Amino acid sequence: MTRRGRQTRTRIVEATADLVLVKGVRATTLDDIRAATGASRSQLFHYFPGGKAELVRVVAVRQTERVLEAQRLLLDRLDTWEALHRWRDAVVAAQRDRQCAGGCPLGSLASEVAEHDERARALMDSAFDQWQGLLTSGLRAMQDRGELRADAGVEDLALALLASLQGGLLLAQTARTTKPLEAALDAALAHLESLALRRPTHKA
Amino acid sequence: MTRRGRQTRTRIVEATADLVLVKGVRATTLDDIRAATGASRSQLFHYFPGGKAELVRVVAVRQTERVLEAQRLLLDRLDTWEALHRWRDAVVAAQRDRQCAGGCPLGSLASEVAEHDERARALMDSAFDQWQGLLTSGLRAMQDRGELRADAGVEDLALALLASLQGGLLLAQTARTTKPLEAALDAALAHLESLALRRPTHKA
DNA sequence: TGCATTATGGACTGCGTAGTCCACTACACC
DNA sequence: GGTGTAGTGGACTACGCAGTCCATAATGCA
Repeated sequence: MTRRGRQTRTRIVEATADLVLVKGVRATTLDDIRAATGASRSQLFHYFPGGKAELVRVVAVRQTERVLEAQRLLLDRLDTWEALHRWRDAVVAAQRDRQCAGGCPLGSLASEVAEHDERARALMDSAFDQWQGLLTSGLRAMQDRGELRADAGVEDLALALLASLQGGLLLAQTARTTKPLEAALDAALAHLESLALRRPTHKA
Repeated sequence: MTRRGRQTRTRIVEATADLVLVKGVRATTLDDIRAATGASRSQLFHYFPGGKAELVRVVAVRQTERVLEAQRLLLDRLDTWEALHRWRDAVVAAQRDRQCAGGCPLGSLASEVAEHDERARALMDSAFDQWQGLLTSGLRAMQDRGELRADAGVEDLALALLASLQGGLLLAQTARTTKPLEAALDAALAHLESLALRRPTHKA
């Protein structure tokens, strides 16, 4: 594959990721992608011989990279209670900016794909697994520094935190308010803080 | 509408609800419904002049009734810690029985419909609202009996619990394991118990 | 420069699916 | 028992969309 080919392929993947983010997998047609990229029909099948299904799987991987990258920025040095609360605020603000449309980029994708494409489902499973890992290592860092009880199961806590986020986003998407998201994250963080060794200092 | 008409209409709604539960909205075609009910094409449009979209909305209402009814049975007398844990176990068991396929009947529906049909979105919003109300009144009963701190915001707690459930189910559906669901619910219940006045007696 | 390989354009096909139409049947009510 | 309204059957239409094909253009390489 030549330089130009790689560029075209990349352009297709990025544009499709954007479209899927906004419209969902089902509602994103090959014609939409054509319109957004200027690519022709045959190019789509040239670069993704498996057709739309293959393209969707590549987009799933790309979308995972995007989200984890953004999370990494937010979660970098996630080893303080302040950082956790900043993360909470950032997630809520991001959802508000989108007018609560679309839910979680990965969650919506997973939900749309899980029962329909086994390979894509596995990719989303891996995506959540990596996300959980990101959260886990942050909590473990806090544990190592003595801010979290040593007997706290950080992996399960990270999983629960991720679930609260996903559920909160789904309810927020449905209600078109960030309120459920805030309630979910606040409860999850409160639970974490109840496992703190020293009481968090930044709160009342 | 005569007795026979009502029967046919009911048959269509019930069968479609079953199909949507298993296959999702998108994958359920009018031909599927025809096959499942023996109804003819024109009957579908006779009873639901708005076509598939209208039928889906009626099914959303029906599905909400079904879930809330089942929840009511599980949550009846949800005023003890034991009842909460029985509820947790029942939800996990139900998901395991389904091989973790399909997520939450209401959550999946909401996710599939929220960005595509405003009226259906509003129905699902109302569904979650009712569900939250069910959980809230249980928690409030516990509060009234002095088992939960009086300053606990039961409505937010109920919302957070619902979010944990939804997120846990989504992750379980994606991972094909009940583990995320268990982690999510256990963390949510642990948080509630940290707000108990007297320590729950049924646990260690 | 010439040949092979890769990239691109766009017409064409086929299919699944929602929705329409009209003829026919059964039932309720007078 | 006749008449009208509700119920039923199924062929037919329209259309959006995935996927195929082949011709042409650009690019890399010797």
